[in-house]
Amino acid sequence: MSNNKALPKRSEDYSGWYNELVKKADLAEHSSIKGCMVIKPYGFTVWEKMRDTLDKMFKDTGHVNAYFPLFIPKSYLSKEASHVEGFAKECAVVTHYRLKNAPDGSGVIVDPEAKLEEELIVRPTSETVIWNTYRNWIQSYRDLPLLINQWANVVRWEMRTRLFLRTAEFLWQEGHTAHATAQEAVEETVQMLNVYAEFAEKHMAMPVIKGVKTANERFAGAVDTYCIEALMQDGKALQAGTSHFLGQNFAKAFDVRFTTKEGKQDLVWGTSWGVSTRLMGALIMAHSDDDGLVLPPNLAPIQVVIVPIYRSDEEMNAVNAKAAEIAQQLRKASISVKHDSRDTHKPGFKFAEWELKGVPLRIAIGPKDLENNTVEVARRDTKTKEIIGMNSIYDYVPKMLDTIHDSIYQRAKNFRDSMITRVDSYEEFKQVLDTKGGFISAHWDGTGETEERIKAETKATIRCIPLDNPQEEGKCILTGKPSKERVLFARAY
RNA sequence: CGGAGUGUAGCGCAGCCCGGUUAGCGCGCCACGUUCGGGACGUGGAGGCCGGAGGUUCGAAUCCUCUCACUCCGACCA
Repeated sequence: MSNNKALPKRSEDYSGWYNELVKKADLAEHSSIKGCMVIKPYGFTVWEKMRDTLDKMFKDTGHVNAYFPLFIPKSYLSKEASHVEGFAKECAVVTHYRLKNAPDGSGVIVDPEAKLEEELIVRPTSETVIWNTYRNWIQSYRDLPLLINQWANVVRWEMRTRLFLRTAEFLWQEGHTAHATAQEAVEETVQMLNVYAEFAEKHMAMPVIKGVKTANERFAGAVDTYCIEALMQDGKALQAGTSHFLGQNFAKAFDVRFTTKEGKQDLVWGTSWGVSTRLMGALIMAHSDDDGLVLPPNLAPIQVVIVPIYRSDEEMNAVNAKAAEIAQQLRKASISVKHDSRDTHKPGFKFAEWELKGVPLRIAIGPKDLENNTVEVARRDTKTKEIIGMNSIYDYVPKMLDTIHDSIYQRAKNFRDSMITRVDSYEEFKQVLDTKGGFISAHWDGTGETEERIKAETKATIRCIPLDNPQEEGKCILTGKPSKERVLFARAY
């Protein structure tokens, strides 16, 4: 850990606060490789919890896991025209398969003899390699639907990266499903969007808006892109997950056909959906404060930390014995507990460290508590403390963890709701964007040109057209042309 | 790819303009003692090819040339 004890203040240097927090809370750090991060054990544990929870949700909705190759032949990528166009600018390309000693002894060089016949792309996403495989797996309507997910790493050679939010290599899951009908594929797309939204709200305690992307913001190769959009504390939006209805685009590109019940040949309908380690960034920014991380109980590697307080060895032994007993009892209730019995750090140091790392609940036990049969319980989210009877811990802790979840969710939701502003003129739009930020609900004439112009002039993009959007007559804030509904604009990560 | 920075101890930095004993400081680390209910203190100690290569010079962390890397701000994007 670095020496500066305090983080930058969010109000003074939001992005400095974020970067320092990620590093100081031991979540991740920059590696020596440009744009790539090392996810440290504490951060990886959070990701594992996300992964395990999502994995179960996928399986509960009928999906199975599989694994497809890291390398994609260049020719595959170019089969779907808009897909390759979308990803071409950020591909890592493998051109050779061997190194050799440099003739001048200066080290190793790429062996020019070992040039690949066809270059391999390090996958930026796996639609192409997967649909190429699906061609062989699907012959009949009886083979459908095919509901497959993979957990993988992907590479997108971004010009500019940020820990968790945008790294050159990232971890994610990508679901790829194949269906006999368009309707079924759309239902799958929406179902998975709902899975993501449920995960965000129930596990990350992060409210999200479900919506559809405009044509400009659509995934390369999709017919429709659905998304969940979250709002960060600095008023910028973050796309937290996407679910795509691919139509028959990839089936067409890879010639994936099936025989229908009626004996006719038809192209398969597809979906794909994904969330990535970017969710870690969302999680960090959704709840944390100037003292450090605030983790939702469902994803916290440590839900309860017990800090013993003592002076003499006798006190230490007595207090630690009690702490160990409490830890054991709580673990029986499936609560993840850390009994911080390190004799090398003082309580105050431990308090600060576990706050920085976002542990939702802290129990402190000292000689006074042993005497009074009490413990001190402190909430990370509100920084409030109370003294409770030793015997009520086992009721108290699980309930309080639920309370903390609800409380941070509600706080985030209140903030998010307060940051949705309705505007009816372009002037007002620009003013809100610069002074307040957040989502702006405004009328738009539905054209890509208008969207582009607004983006060029204000850096705001249409985050989504909310799913349950009320229909309402109005005029486009830029062109004044008629509009049937409001859409959500924001500056985004 | 444009702009701005930074590479000196594990981390954060000073020193560089104006070349000159043994390269400093804070944190961290190690030892011992006192401490321990909100980031303890004292004493002692360990730790450096000053990003790399070349040059100028009696002498380079410092000046010159070249290079490599990373960070931040833009354009691009999950």
